[in-house]
Amino acid sequence: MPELPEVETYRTYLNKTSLDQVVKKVSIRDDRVLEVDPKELKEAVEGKKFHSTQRHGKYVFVDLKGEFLILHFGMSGDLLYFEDLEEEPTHSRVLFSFEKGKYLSYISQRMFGKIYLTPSVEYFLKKKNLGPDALKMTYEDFLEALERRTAYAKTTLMNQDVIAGIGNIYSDEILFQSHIHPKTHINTLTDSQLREVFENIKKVLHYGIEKKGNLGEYSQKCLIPHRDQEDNCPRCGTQIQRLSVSSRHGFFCPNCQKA
DNA sequence: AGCGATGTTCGCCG
DNA sequence: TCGGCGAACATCGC
Repeated sequence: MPELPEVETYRTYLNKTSLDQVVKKVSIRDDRVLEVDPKELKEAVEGKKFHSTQRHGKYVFVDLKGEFLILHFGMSGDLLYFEDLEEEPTHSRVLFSFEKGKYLSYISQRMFGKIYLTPSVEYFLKKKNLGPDALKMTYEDFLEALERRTAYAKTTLMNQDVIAGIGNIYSDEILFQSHIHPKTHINTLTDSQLREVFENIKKVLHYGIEKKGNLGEYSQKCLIPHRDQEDNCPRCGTQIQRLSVSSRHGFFCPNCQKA
């Protein structure tokens, strides 16, 4: 279930469970999730350790000293650390077996997730043409990223080339908190609106990380628990509306978020 | 039983 | 050439 807060939660989980242990074996259960040759992946990881991790947008980079293993989770990815092979989850696609006898599964139900290998993080970010990380960017980075952009605000926030890390659900929340209609063109926002969007990106994502991406635990004051046409705006009680933006749907309050 | 899903990519269009 | 849009991708649960 991964946008930036979920991916950051997975990264923390990997850090807590899997660092500094020798990977004895990499078992590829389904090579469709690989964007790297299976043999190359095994050679790169077997006998090595996960030394540290970093995240950019929705990608996790695992430092193998010399190269980086990259985990991306698509729409249905997850990680599970476990002790007994019988506990291996249903949609485990790649299994890392540690020397200690424990395991880490890379799970991908719908196969939209991908595993890569790269010599350098910078090289990979450039190749993917990713914008600045939503949490690490400064206000100047943000303004620079928006230059020459004219698409809808929601589309722009979700565009990983512009800013990396925001997806469908969090873009709705950010625009709700900023009182901006999802179909407002990004280049028509005032300076104070831009400032507000920037602040809300940080607030909403930090809050998401605090909740470990657990959408069920979000405050009722957020739009997220009300992303439903049958529901009402937590601020003004107006019925929430659904709309389609760049072939995916979003929710907004027609009263609080005027066009 | 069909639709839709928290993502990315690619081809088409202006 | 660049930016934007929307379909396509693979699978499963509601």
